[in-house]
Amino acid sequence: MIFTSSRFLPKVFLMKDSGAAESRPYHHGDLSRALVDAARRLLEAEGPSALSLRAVAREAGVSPAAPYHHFKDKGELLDAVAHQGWDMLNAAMTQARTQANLLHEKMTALGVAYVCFARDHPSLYRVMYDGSRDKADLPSQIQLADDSAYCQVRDTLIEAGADPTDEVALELATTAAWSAAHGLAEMASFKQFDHLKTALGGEEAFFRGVFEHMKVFARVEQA
Amino acid sequence: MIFTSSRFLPKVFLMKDSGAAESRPYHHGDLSRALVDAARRLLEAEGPSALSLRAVAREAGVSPAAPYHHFKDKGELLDAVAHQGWDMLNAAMTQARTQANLLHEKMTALGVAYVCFARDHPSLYRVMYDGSRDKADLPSQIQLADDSAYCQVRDTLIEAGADPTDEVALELATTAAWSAAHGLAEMASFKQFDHLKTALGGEEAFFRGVFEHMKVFARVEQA
DNA sequence: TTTGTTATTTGAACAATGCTTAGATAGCGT
DNA sequence: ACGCTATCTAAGCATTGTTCAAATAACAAA
Repeated sequence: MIFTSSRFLPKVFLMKDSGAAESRPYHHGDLSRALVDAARRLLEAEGPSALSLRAVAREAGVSPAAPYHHFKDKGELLDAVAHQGWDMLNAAMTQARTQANLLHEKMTALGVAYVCFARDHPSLYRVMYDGSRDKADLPSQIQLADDSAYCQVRDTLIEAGADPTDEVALELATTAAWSAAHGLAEMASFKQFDHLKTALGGEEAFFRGVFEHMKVFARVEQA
Repeated sequence: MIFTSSRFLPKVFLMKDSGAAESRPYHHGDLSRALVDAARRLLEAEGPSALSLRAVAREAGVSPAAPYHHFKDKGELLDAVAHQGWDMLNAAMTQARTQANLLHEKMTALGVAYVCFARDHPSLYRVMYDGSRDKADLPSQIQLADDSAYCQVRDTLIEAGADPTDEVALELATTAAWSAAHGLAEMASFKQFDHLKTALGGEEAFFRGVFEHMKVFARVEQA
């Protein structure tokens, strides 16, 4: 086994850039994953507009046609990237829920965590929704998984006193919370709000302030 | 003037498709406008993904290079399209505000009108925000014009009892309303809400229901 | 009417993209 | 050692955004 010729080892074990000696079953070894990683890297470095299939292939060190053996088309690659994003969002929301301890602020804390995630991963957040919107279909992780962000919100609402038996009201409330958070997430990066952020002493204070004013749709007394 | 040869008339007056005899100063005559119209037409017929500069030029009947004498690049054309969109949205909000007469429902009525606009012009709505997001800058029409949708919302809040002197709170509340409406506008088209819409007897009832649950971020009593 | 200047439009070209196809190569079971 | 299949590459196609030189139309001045 000393003078092992390359003839008897997968080429991948001889590649200079391979790094860790993971299981590399085929030519490149887990190219799917490498492509998604490359896409994520490109996304953070250059933004969504630079995310072409060819650029991803280039970043992963393969030919432009290679990805087509792992993803039907560009959309499917982006779906895989988005999938990671939703997982990350679910995790962030779970953490936020356990950390917030004042009940009357738990919903706001969840909302702030959501908006912070979007702020910290703006390109990823965009890919997550672009893929869903084109199909008019949110990923199944959102509604099915027990630890999904959606369930975190719903369960928090129940904790805060919502009637668990009124299915419709509960879904409406969860949708309201989700819409509010998503809306603010998309608005928050506009320059127009810079002065409000400084006036309130920070971005998160601004987020909190906006959430606390969501009651504007409540009924008011007739004049 | 009877046997006027084409030599003495701008070609545009002889074009079969010219239709109304407007002022047609140059070769094509107001190609800027024609291009924006063509883009709007394409947008409604084929959706945002079909909106290429070349397709717009094709639709307008000019060469692929022609638009570049009226718009710096594709983005500037889309900005012009978005501009029309914001004008339409402002108009829709103005109308909604005058039509709603029950004070305690005015904010909800405004929100529903906003979401209905997004539902009725989904591609246009997308172009409106895509252009803004890339520049992190909402169009000036939103904040500066006196009849802007933003001002409609802010003034309605004052009507409903908001303190006009507390500038920060007023802006926070307006932002909250806007974020909620935008968020719902983007969520409303997901299949996942179909059963809620039918359960509530219609799309607009669903919108109203969501807005009325925006109070979920209000403080609750500690357990 | 002629002339010259400028605004507008075209045609051809370039690089980049998503995707397909045919062919090469590597891995693996027999 | 053989063959099958998964994987990858090379080359090509149609389309896109954009630029540039050349053609044309409008218009103002002579």
